Amino acid sequence: MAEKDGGKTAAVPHAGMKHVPRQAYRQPSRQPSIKDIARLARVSHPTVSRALQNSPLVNAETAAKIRKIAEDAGYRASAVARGLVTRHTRTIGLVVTTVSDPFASEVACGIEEIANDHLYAVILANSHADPERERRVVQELAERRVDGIIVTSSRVGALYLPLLKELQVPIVLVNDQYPGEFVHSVMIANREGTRAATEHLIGLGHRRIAYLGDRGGYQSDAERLGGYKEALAAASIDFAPELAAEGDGQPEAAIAVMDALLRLHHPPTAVCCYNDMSALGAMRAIRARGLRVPEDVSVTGFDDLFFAAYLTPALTTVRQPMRRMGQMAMEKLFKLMSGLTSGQDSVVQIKVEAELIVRGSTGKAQKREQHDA
Amino acid sequence: MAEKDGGKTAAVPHAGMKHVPRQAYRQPSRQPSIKDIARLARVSHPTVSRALQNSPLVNAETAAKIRKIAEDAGYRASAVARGLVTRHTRTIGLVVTTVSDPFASEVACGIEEIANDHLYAVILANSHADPERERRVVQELAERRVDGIIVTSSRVGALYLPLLKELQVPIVLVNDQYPGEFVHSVMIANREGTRAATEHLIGLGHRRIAYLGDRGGYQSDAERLGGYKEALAAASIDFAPELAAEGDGQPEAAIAVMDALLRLHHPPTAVCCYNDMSALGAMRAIRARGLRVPEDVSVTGFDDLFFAAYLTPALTTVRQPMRRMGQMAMEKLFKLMSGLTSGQDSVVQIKVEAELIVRGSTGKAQKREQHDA
DNA sequence: AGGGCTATCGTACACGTGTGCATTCGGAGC
DNA sequence: GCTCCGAATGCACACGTGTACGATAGCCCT
Repeated sequence: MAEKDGGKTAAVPHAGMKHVPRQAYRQPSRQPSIKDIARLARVSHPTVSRALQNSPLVNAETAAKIRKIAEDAGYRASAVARGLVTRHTRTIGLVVTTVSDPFASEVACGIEEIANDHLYAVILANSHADPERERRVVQELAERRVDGIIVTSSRVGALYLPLLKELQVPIVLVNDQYPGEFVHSVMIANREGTRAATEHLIGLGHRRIAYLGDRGGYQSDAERLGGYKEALAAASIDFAPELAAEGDGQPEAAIAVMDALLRLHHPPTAVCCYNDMSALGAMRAIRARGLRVPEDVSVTGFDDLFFAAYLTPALTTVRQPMRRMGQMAMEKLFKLMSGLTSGQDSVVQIKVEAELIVRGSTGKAQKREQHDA
Repeated sequence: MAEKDGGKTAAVPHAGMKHVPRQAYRQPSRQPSIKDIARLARVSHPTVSRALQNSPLVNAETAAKIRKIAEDAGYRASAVARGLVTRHTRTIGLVVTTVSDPFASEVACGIEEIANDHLYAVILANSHADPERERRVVQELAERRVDGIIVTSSRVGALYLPLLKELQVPIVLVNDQYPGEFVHSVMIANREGTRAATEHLIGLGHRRIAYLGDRGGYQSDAERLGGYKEALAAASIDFAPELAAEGDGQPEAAIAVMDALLRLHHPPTAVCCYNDMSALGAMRAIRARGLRVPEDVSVTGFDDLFFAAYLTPALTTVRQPMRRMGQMAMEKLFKLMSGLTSGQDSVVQIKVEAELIVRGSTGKAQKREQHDA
């Protein structure tokens, strides 16, 4: 019924119906389009479009009728078609080294939360810390016409300077600001964080304090090492190069590195780790040599991942509000996407405060070690 | 130059150029389209389209020339426009409770890996274990015309039966198969897993063994509890209802629940936890009461999250190959998307073997406890 | 009565790409 | 020389939605 009458009264765009029985038997149950709804409602498709957008240009009753029909037909607007004409997809790209990294997944969670509130979708892309792959996934995101991109913990921050111009897409970096550049970023106060951790250790009487870093070449590692050195200098403790070792940010590598540190003629009584994952390995290596945490060696981490509070002893660490940082990055990206794209008016780099959380993995230095230094 | 000549020789679709100075000054540096390349190469845009697809229909030299020009112009095909005409977006939706959950992020990692290999993008959506929100994000994914959907650890598996028909999109569930239905899924052998863990505890002489579950209402919890009971029955140990407690799969709740178990007149000497996160809390509660793991109470987990091996003592647990399960789910989804959508020919439910990993958190039952039972 | 305004709706595009079909051209075969 | 065929290319659509503009009808005002 609706079909027959509709065909008569509604608009018939392909007026020159020559011979083709087009759509006579279309593929089984295609998703209904705006035109299908228009036919059912005996109006033109622009009217349907407007009705579904709650435009004041359509009669209220007509709009209600159309919405009812669309509802019944199970109509779902195609974001693809809409994106084509509106030139924005309500989609952002998120590039992480790997989501299985707890830090990245927490940040991702914060990002997704805010994005979802604004009906934006998040496309997830892992770079696996491979610059080549990172470049590829960003190109891929560009093809998909994402409205913005967030990158966390990239080693190739410099990559984004040219890309920013080429892609014409706002980009926000998390924990990877490229020094002195105008790329927007959200980052933790690395220097202040490890400085606080190191000062805490010094306050407990430690003098031989090691730094267990990440050889990945991240800027955050350089900054955290810097904070460590600052604290030493402030306490007039000489920086001992043999106490600055490098892992890869994962527990396994940290075990080997920590073990080597403990084998030194003059081993450290405390270790300040680049992150919690490294601290995990460090604690294990300490115990493997029959030593105790914190009685023999104190340990600090960085991040305050969820498990830090549940270790025995619980880990003293520098907290990063990871989820909040994700939210902030997303909020910043929204501002950039809202048109004030120049960014000259808004803060380019947001520095988030780091908070030292003292738990059980740090304790007073043994007396013999104290007068030893 | 190119502009003038191009305008003359190339196709001019808007032949009826009346008065509008359309595109005279278009918005600053729009992304070049296939038509822009066509103008530059003095060919029609279909030829450009074919050339970029390496179609044999275009002359090799012409194709090479076109590709060169496209390259130089920084041309990037619009996946949006392509998706509109080809009716598939090379995009899949991934619904998780939250990515910050280590289990989910590992699975996501496996999924992304395989998807990326096939140049598919993954849209991430968190349901936060809220059925209403879950329903909403799935609708959202449908609007975006994803080619497939993967859902992990949903409590509302039943939701997907009608949705499957309504959305016309293949769906794969991970660890949430709905019993007796034809929804495709990848799941771990829950029953066999906890059964092995419980048998291990029994083998160590334990008789008072608690089960610390998840009241979330997941099917996996029911199955794991079932495995636990099976093992007890096989050893002729009566199931004690007061030893079956329920947390929420997170450490914090597990602390309270474990504490209550230890306060029982007849406390357990071992606890079989629903997952590693619960085990984390359980171990903490045990220590908080001045007891030791495993000397006083043995603990087992489920999942084998990355930190399990780094706890002290290291956690005995049932390993789930999480990343592999993500890969399998994605591979299955690819099969479904390849057209053999009926699924009658392929295995509907894939059951992955669980492996017991024995570490330090489980030990022999104390003698007094042994003859106590 | 006529003009103008408003509310409402339809027409004609546009977005960027893919593809069936027609067209052109050159060469081969008779 | 004509036909036939294949290679190469252009034309005309289609995908589903949004929007500027024009058209119509009803109303008010002079």
